[in-house]
Amino acid sequence: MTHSHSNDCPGCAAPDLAFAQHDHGHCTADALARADALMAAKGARLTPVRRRVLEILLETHRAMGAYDVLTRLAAEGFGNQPPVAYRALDFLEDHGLAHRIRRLNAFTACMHPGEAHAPAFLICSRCNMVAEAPVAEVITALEQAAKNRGFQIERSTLEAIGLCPTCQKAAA
Amino acid sequence: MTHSHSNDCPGCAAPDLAFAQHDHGHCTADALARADALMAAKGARLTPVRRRVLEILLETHRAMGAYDVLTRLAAEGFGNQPPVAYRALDFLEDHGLAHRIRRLNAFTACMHPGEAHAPAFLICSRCNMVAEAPVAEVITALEQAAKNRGFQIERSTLEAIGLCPTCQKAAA
DNA sequence: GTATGTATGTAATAATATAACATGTCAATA
DNA sequence: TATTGACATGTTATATTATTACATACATAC
Repeated sequence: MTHSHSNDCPGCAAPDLAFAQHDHGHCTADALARADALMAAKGARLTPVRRRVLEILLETHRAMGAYDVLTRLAAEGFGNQPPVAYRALDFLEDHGLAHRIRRLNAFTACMHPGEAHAPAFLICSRCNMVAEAPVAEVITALEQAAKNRGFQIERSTLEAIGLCPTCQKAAA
Repeated sequence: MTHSHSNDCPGCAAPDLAFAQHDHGHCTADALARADALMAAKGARLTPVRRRVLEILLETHRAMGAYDVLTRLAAEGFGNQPPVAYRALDFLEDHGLAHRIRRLNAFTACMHPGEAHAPAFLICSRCNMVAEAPVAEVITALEQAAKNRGFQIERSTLEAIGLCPTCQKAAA
């Protein structure tokens, strides 16, 4: 899927690079528009709760726990029991609009929904920013390594902890 | 670290290949012996609880939850509160004798303690077996990809879900 | 407008993990 | 050998994350 706006938006030029300075409002609006289009195309329903959860995740490039999301939802008049959040988050994950970060027991909006992608997540241990890096070749290599021992991968999770560029400077 | 017994033990020839048939008693005894040696060399104390937890993990190539381990410990007269299990598991992980499998919220014994290694975990979705595959090149590639965007990786987690050789046959 | 599938709300509880503090063990050494 | 200090274990309590089960509401197709 391609989108039509100008190419000088850092968020869209490098949507996987949460660390870069970018027009986040644009980055958010764009992701939402693409989500709407994708769901319409699939015939899946991006209902109010689901859409709102996606918006909440899109507010930041940090990962959010299900209960943080739930608190926000409850404050806005949606249900206030855990399944309300988990169901919406699961839906978003199933449809490629969000990712679960296992290391953090948390969730983050997908930065390029609709594109086939095999992301790794780069998690800054200092500022908690999460960036989604496209690492198709890395995953292919992993699949090959598995295949060599007869194991067939269905889905893989790559998550790395470290320091983002900004925090590296701050640490020095 | 190298060890001296004969080379015809599949478990030792391919310690990362939990799926292969092997003399598991040997595989276990060997891992324990290496753990003892390593801890002695480091001056770290492989106390009774810790050693017992390692033995328990070594009984199987599946991952075990902290509470499963705890149940076993309690039955053997150790403390029966969660910290007893978590502390031992954390110790083993810190010293490279066990790994945490985030996808499963569970733990598994390290199959080649003492060797510098950057493993990926291959988790069979059907039989729950967990194999530790050495994928140094894959991790190097991941680190390089991160570095290209200015991110410096400290530790990375690679976990893959799929079907082990046996379960592929069973499914066919 | 009724039936059917899907989505949401709610209550209850399960599963995983940690904080805080008390007690015990062990080895070095005054 | 008595003392100390560091580390390890035990225990209580609680926090955090996630699911099961069931009731209600909503949307769509017929």
